[in-house]
Parts: sequence; C-alpha cells; structure tokens
Amino acid sequence: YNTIIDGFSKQGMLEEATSLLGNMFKRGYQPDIVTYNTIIDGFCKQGKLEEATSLLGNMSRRGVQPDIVTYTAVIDGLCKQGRMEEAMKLLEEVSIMGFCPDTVTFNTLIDECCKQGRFKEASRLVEKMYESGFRPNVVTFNAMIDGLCKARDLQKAEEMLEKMMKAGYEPNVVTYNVLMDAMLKEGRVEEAFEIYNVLASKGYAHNVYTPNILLHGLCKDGNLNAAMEFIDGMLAKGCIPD
RNA sequence: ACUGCCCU
Repeated sequence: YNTIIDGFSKQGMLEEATSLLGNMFKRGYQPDIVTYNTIIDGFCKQGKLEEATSLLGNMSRRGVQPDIVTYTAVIDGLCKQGRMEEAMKLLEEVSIMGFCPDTVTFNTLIDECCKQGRFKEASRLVEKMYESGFRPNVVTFNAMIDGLCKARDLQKAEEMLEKMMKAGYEPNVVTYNVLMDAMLKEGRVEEAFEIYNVLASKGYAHNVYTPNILLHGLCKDGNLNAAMEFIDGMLAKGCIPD
C-alpha cells in the first residue's frame, strides 16, 4: 500500500491516495507512519496545507505519532509558499515538542532563505544545524550556491563552491546543473559547455534537468542552431527528449 | 523505489 500511495501522491493524485488509505482501514490494515507521511507530503507539495495538517491531527488520534519527517514535509510546504516566518516558527515548536530537526529539516529552510536572498539567515541556520549535532551536506551547499547564482553574486557562489570542495564534499549533478544554468544566464555559453563536458565525462551523471537547462539557455541566447545541434546529438545517443 | 531537503 505504501508504495502505491507514494506513487499516487507524487503524481498529485491525492484523491486516489486517500481513497487507498480508506481501503486499508476497510481491509483491516493499519496505516503506519510512512503511509501518513507520504500523503501529508503529497498534500504539502500541492500547497494543500489544511488537508495536510488535518491528516496530521487524524494520525495522532489514531495512535500514530508524527515524527520529524512529518514536520519537515509541512515545513517544506510552508517554505514553498514563501511562508518563511511560519516555517521558522514551526521549527521552534517541533524542537520544543522534543523532535530533533536534522540536516534535511534545516536544508529545507536554508533553501527557502537562499531563494529569498536572505543569506545571513541561511548561515545562521547552518550554525544552528551544527549546534544541533548535524552537519551540512551537498544539498546544503547546492542550495546556497544556487541562491547566490540567482542573486547574481557569482563571486560568492564560487567561494561557496570552493568552501564545499575544501571541506571534502564532492559536487554532484545538481551542483553542475546550478553552475551551468548560472553561466548560461550570464551569456557565458562556452563555460556552460565546459561544465557540461565535465558532467558528461563522468558518464553516469546526467539527469533530466541537464539537457533542459542547456537548451533553455541556448534558446534564450538566440543560439537556435546550437540548440538544434544539441538535440540531434542527444537523439543520436539514444536520449529521448521529455 | 516504503515517507521529508537542492537544479530546467
């Protein structure tokens, strides 16, 4: 059930997900923490925070206590709606309630801070993460680098990248995508391709964002021939455009 | 592929 419910939730098909939840009860199965967390996250990703919190209330009443994953999903929902203050307040509340916000929880908030250009607050959250006994990971750095790039502070973005590598973290495909996107937005097409080549040389690394970022950038740049050429190259390699 | 964070 959990796997299928997750499938529906990730497709935004929450009616189907909740109806499966109902089926579970009918057939005498007890939904567990994962079942509830999956649906709550689905609601949050749809921006339906009322539904999410109401299910959160139901699960407690049915004897399944929410955990930090539950609350992180809700915090992310608030963040994605730009409701930072409420998200921060919820962070405080769950800490007081005895839950232990972890790297993912902090990353959620850090990402939204960076998207809003609130880099001071982001750094404060990193501090707080350390104080709580957790360390940043590549996602933390990617969120910061992306925020700095989008704020067009490439200087600081580079510094953050160096800091990340000096600290022993390997850039991943998202790091490269972020940097490629930044280069393209600056019109630095050559450098974008250099990054792409590094990525391609790692063989496995591409994700769906990678070619799309390049194509967007090339088209925005008016470089339609290069875009067409790139698509042809993809097709020749057997990549299917989405 | 049992649930939460970063990139078009």
